[in-house]
Amino acid sequence: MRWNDIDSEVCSVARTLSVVGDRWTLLVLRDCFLGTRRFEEFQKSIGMSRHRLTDRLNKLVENALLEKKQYQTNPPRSEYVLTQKGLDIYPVLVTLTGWGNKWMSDEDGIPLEYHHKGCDHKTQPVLSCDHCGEQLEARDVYVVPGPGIIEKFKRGERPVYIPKKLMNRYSDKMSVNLKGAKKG
Amino acid sequence: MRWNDIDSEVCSVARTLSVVGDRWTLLVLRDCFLGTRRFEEFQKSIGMSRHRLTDRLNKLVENALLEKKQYQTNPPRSEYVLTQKGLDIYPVLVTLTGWGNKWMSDEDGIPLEYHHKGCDHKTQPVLSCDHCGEQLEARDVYVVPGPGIIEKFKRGERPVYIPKKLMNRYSDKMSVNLKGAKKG
DNA sequence: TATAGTAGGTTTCATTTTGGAACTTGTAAA
DNA sequence: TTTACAAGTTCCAAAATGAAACCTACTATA
Repeated sequence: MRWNDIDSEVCSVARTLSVVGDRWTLLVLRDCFLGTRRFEEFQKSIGMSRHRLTDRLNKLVENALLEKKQYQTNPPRSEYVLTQKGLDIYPVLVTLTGWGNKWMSDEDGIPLEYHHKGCDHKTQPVLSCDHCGEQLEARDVYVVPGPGIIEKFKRGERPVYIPKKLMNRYSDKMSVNLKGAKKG
Repeated sequence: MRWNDIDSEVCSVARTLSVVGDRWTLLVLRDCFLGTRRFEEFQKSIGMSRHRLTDRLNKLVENALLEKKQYQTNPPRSEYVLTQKGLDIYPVLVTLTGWGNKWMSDEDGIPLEYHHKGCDHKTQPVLSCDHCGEQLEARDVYVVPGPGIIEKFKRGERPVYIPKKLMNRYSDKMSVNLKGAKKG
């Protein structure tokens, strides 16, 4: 498969990666959350080639995670600022940071600490259930087919990455005959 | 900068990306969390070239996110299973999924739904403060230098990606003179 | 007036990485 | 005897990348 085809996968991970799953893109976004807005700042901070940086910034603008705003006309100069769509990537960066803090820190300790404005306390952001508020780990959660998959199965499309085990377990609920033709 | 040098950045995002920030690696891990363990399964599910898959699985084993376990000796056949280090990547996949669900879904709806075993409810995992439990968004949090940066500043090392604004704000607390020589 | 610096790129080109397809090895099943 | 399966490896053309140089339009300095 070509990387460019990945956004048509029926998978929210794959689709997200089609936008941010690139070597440098997430570092650009990291910088955005630290307040960086200008080309030269990104370039010095990240150390990536200007060539690639141009390309990545353009793609982030195309994909509407950043907005390009002219702050001066002659010569024209622009800044890149996060949109809501871009701001919503924050949890991804936070969880990447959390893993890095735990598994990749050196003897000095963690590079940056988070502080929660609300309770005015140092915080380590964790995943929790939006229904009961309890903290979540991998083992606390299971996955069930959602409409994005069920509807496609009803039309006879079979997203290939979904393990058969998983689909078999839910074929009743879905009123879908997994063997071949569609039911009802 | 070369991608291979990125793990020596003083940044938990960069260091994490040095392990999982690759086009295909996170899709391999996605499959792991859905129960996939064998080479052929990964390859069919992801559709990446066998060549790359071999390489990515090896790197995940080298980096100890996966363990390679022989399940048969003749001919030798192995499975790849998540270690604790690998299991800890789960929040990253969950947040990637969350963003994709919100911003990249098609008309059918979201592909997969999460279910919380604890409260037996459909859940959308959210980030929350591990101190007060409140939900967190980008604006609710700010960042302060941690020991991993402070100690390096004291030794005269200056991680380049940290905006000067940020360091200036904390130079007092850190007893570090940002202009040149070290204090105290 | 000449020179250097700043900001935001673009161009060029050699090197690296990738995707695809074919091939390998050992075994079991039809 | 042929086919299939599983887990790779090999080869090669095509695509992506990194580094360095260049461009344009100002502004500041000597």
